Amino acid sequence: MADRPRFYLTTAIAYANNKPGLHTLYEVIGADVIARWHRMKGDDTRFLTGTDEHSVNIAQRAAEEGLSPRAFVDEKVGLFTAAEAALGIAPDRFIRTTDPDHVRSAQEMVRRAHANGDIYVGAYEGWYCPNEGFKAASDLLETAGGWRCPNHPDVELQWLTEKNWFFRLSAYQERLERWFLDNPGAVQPDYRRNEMLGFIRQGLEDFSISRAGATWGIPFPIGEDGQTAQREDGSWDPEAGTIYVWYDALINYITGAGFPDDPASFARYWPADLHVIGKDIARFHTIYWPAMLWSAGLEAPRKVWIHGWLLAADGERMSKSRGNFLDPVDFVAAFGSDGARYVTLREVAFDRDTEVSWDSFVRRYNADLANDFGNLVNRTVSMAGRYLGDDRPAPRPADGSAPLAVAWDRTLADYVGRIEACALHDALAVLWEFVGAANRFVDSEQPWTLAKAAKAGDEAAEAHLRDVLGDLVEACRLLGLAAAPFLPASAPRVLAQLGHTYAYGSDGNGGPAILDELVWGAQAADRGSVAAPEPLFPRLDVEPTVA
RNA sequence: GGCGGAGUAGCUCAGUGGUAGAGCAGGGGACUCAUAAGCCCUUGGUCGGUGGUUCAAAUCCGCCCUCCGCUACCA
Repeated sequence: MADRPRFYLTTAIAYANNKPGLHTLYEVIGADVIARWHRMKGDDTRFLTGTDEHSVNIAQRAAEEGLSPRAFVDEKVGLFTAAEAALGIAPDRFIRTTDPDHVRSAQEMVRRAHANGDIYVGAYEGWYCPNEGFKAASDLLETAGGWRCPNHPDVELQWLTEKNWFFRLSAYQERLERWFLDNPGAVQPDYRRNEMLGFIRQGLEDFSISRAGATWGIPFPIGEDGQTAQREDGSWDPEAGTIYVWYDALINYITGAGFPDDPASFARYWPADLHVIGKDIARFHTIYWPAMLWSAGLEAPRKVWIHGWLLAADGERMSKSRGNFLDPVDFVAAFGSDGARYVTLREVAFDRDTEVSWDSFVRRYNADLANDFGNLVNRTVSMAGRYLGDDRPAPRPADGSAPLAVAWDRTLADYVGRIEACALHDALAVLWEFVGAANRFVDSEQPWTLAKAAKAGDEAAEAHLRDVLGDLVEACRLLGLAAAPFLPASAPRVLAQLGHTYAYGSDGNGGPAILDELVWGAQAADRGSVAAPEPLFPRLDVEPTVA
C-alpha cells in the first residue's frame, strides 16, 4: 500500500436538515466516479463524504418535531446514506460532524489557531431571530413589518452584539493571493478562480468562529481568559460557547484523513488531492480553509473543484421549497442506479450550471444507454453466439489492420485526459463517440452477410467474420471497463456477457491496474465463452412522475 | 455601481479572420445482427442589435439590448 500513489478526495458535507435531493447528491455521484477511477487505476484511494449536523437551525427544527437534535440528525443521515447506497456511491468513510474524532479534531484546530495568535475575542453584531439565532442580511425577508427571518416572519428581529472569537483572516491576505498566483490549478475552473482572486483583492475581513448562545455544537475549547474551557470532570464550560460553522464543518476534511488521532494516516493522506464542492461555498473552501490550515501549520488542499448546479427547466435552482426537486429514490427507481448516475453526469456539465428536465434525462438514457451502448453490446453478443458458437472470437492485433483498434487509442487518451481534468461530461462524450464508431463498424462490415457466405463454405468470409466480431467484442470489453466508474453495476454484467472476468470489487478496489486493461487486446490471449445476450438498459417508454 | 461570463438550427452546445457545425428531436430511405434499436440521407439558422476595421468577421474594435456569476460571515 505504501508504494502505491495515494489519492484523497472529498465532497462537501451535506447539511442534515432535510431529505436529500438529486441536486445535492449530484456532487457526490461525480466524486464517486473520480474515486472509482483512482481505485481502478490502483491508487490508494480515500473518498470522504458525510453530513454537517450542528447549528442553531437544526436544534430548532428538532425541537419543532419534538426530537432531540441527535435523534433528528440520525434520521436525516439515514436518508442520505440510503440514497447514496441506491446510487452506488461507495465512500471509504461517511463522516458526521457529531463523530467523536471530529469533535477532537475541530477543538484541536481551534487550539492551534489560538497558539498561533490567530484568534481573538471580539464583538459580533448582527440581526438576531429570537427563535433561530443570528441571520445574515442576505438571508432576510422583507415584509410589511420590516425585515424578518424567512422562517419566522412574525417575529421581530433584534440587532444584537455578542462576544465571540474571531479568526484573523486579514493576516493571510497576501499569502492567499500568492497561493492563488503560484498554484493556478489549485482552484478550478478558471472563472471561479478569478472570482475568488477578485474577492481576496478587495481586502479580507476577520470572521467569527464561535457562538455564545448555541448549545448544539462542538464545545469551544478555550475560555475568554485564554485557558482551557474543560473542567476537571471532563465536561466543557458552557460559558465558552460552541464552535461556529467554519471551524466545525470544514475541519471534516482533515478528520477524515486521520487528524489528530492517527498521525501516520494523516501524513499519508493530507493534503487532500481534491475537494469537490458547489459554487455556493467556494469562498469558504478556497479562502477561509487554506488560511485556517496554514494557521495550524498544515498544508492547503492541492485542488478545489467547483461544480455548478442542476437547474430546473425554467432556470431556477432546484430546491425542496421550490418544489422542483428530484427525489433520488424516485430517480433511481425510474433510471436504475447506473442510469441515474449516467444521465446526471452526462447531461450536466461538471463545471457550470445546466438546465435539466425529466424529459431530457429520459432522452439521454434512451439514446445513449439503451439505443447506442446497450444495443451495441446486445447485438455483438448475439451475433458472436449465433454465428460462431460460445467460443469468444479474439480481436485483431493493434497493428493498424483493425480500424476500431486505431480509433480506441485516441479515445482512451482523450477519455483519461478529460476524467483527470474533472470534465466528467466530456469524458463520457468521448467514450460515446467510440460507441458510435463501433455501431457504424457493424453496419459497414455486415457480419450477417459474412455469416451467410461462411455457411456456404467461403473460408475467407468466415475468417473475416471472426475478426470483425472479435474486434467488436473487444470494443465492448474496453467500453464496459472504461465506463465502470460511471456504471459500476453494469460493467460486470457487460464483461460477463462477453465471457470476460471482472476482477474489481464493488467499490472498484482490488483489480489489476485499469490502464493496463484498457489497452486494445489486453485479454486477447484469454479464452472465454460469450453468454446469452441480456439487455443492459431497457428502453424507457413512459414518462413517470414529473419533477 | 465594479469585475467577469454568455447570447449560433426546436433543445443542449462546439466553433476566435477565409464559403455556418455536432449530438438529440423532426422527415425520408436501404438493411436486418439487435432493446422497432443501429446505419445512410435530409428539413432547419439574416451566428442578440448596430456602426466600424479588413480583400474577407460568428470570429477583431466601439456602442446598445438581454441573461447569468462574484461583489463576506446562510449549514
